[in-house]
Amino acid sequence: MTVTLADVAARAQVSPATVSRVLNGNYPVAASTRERVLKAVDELDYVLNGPASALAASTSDLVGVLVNDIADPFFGIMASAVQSEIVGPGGRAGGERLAVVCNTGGSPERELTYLTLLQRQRAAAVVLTGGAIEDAAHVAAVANKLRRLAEAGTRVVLCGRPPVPDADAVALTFDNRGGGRELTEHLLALGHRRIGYVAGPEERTTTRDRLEGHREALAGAGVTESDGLVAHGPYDRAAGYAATTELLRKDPELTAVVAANDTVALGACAALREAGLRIPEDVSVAGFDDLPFSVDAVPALTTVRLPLAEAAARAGRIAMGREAAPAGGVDVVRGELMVRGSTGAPRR
Amino acid sequence: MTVTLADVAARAQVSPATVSRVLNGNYPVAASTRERVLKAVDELDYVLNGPASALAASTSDLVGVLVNDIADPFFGIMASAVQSEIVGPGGRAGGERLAVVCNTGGSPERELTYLTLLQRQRAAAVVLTGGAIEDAAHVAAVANKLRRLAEAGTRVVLCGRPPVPDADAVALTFDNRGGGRELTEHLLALGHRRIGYVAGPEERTTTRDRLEGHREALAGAGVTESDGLVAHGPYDRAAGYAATTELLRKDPELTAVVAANDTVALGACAALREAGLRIPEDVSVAGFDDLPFSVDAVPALTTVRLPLAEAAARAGRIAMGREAAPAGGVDVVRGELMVRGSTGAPRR
DNA sequence: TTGAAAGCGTTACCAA
DNA sequence: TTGGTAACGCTTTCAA
Repeated sequence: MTVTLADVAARAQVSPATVSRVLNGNYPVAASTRERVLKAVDELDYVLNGPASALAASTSDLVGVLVNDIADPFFGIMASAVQSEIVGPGGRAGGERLAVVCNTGGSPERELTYLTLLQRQRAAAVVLTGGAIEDAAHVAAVANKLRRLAEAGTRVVLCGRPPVPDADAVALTFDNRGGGRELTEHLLALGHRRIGYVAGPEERTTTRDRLEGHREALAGAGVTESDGLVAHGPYDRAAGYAATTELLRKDPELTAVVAANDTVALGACAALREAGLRIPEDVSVAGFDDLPFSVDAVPALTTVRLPLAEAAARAGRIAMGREAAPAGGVDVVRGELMVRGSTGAPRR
Repeated sequence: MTVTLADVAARAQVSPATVSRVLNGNYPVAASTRERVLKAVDELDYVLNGPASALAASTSDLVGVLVNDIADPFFGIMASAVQSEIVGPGGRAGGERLAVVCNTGGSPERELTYLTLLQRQRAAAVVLTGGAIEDAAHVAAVANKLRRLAEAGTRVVLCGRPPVPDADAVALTFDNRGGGRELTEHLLALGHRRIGYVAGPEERTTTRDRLEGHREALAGAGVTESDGLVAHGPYDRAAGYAATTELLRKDPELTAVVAANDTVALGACAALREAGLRIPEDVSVAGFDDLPFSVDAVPALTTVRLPLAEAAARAGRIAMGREAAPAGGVDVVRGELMVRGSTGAPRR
């Protein structure tokens, strides 16, 4: 029925072992033999059996990429960058690895389920992206899973996610706190005092870190007018809309809104517009992250640009063993404040 | 070292066969035995070996999802919807299937490579999304691959992609031509005559179909002022920007721009703004697709809303065998014209 | 309802 | 440089 390696061997008049060696290119094979084998492969239209190969070699061509929300371009960019790094030369059998993008939806259970699934597949590497849940039990469970994965030979890389203690994982983390501080400091320098903050979901590291930066900036400037002007919600557009509406109710006089990420910022803008406020004439909006479309949505946006793609690409290279892990297993990636033309001082 | 099914069997004092049956839940096993086995699984922290399992059963838990650009939310939405349908009850061993999201980047070679990789993995199903390349050789190659996949027991579903002849694949296709026609008819009805068209990449089915609809509408209304006002480019923001700049050069008087998808529309808007034109006061913009953020980016946008998520979810269910295939193997999914408040007649 | 055992298609070790 | 051949860990007939 289906063509097997033995069929190829027979046709090429060599042993199965030789065919395997040709296909994997990891042992010396005479040029003439190789030719013959490849010809047979071609003629029979042979495709290697991945599971059999993975079983025998006890490792697979799969690389898992965990994302919180695949419909959010933030994670799309990261997944894309990781993927572009894991293909190409250096893999087994054809040099191709398959990225398995797993959508956790921000759910701790699904996160663990996917890690188990990847463990089951004997994945070559796993890249976890984005902020982590701060629940102690879950953190311990994840650490445990990652440890087992690493024990089984799976490389583990965290990208934009805090290090996991004792888990033999490499981490590239974003300087969320520093970015949050810069963003608010910028607004304060422009003269804003009533600044609403649309935070992400609670119990999320990114949420907490960015918010801490914001509060740090306010405290540093001795500004108290913005106290309490914080609303939490998921990292999606609807939440940004709802939170901003709530903030406007709390303080109709606010002159600026900081959004914990760009997707949320879009919802915030919609809410402001609907309230009859203009951006940035009436209210300035500042955001976080690196979505290519945010500049179209809000030409006046001030953002902290996170080098998502670059970081994710590095994560991919590290996962593939092509780049050295950072010293101490952790590297902090800094963002860059991007001030667009029209963001200015409060005008009302 | 690693725990195997035999270890579990030993601990539960049953045969490996029984453990397998418990885990797969596809054979009758006495309740007490099952208990004992599950207890052993738990105690040993056993995780099934996917490759071994796939080898023995000659099928895997993997479902491939091919997308043109994972950083484009269009595909993010589809991937997310497919994924949400393939997990849950009905799978093997724990009822979980793993989605493998493959980013082809619109490249025909990568598309074939990924199909081969999925074939190698003995994927349970493959879902191809988005427009297809119209090169005859490539179409034939894909058809051939899909045939082989189907022969090997892989379910093949096309979503938003034209049917492939003789390939034993089920197709859900969007009515791109009808949508394109409606969009332009709407603008014509408002009085627009000089309408620029920002098309997608050439040799792409979606590009051609949508453009055909546009031309049909123009021809139907006997409008010739827009002839030649078409610019091609990739489905990304930069291309939309470049194409619109070019169209403005060709006809500085145009009063409306139709963009072949939303991502492109964002670039078009940026170009218009930069040219000092207001939307929709000076130029109306119409788009295609269903990106949740487009409404924030361009509150005045008129679009044909494609039911992406719904269609993709259906594709997922069909791939899982939970929903019947459409009659004849093909179903046409219609879009819906969404006219936002402020899109109006030409004002210049 | 359970067990024994024959594969499943590769890989990798040991010889030649 | 090549061949022979045990694993690899599970599924699934066939018997009991």
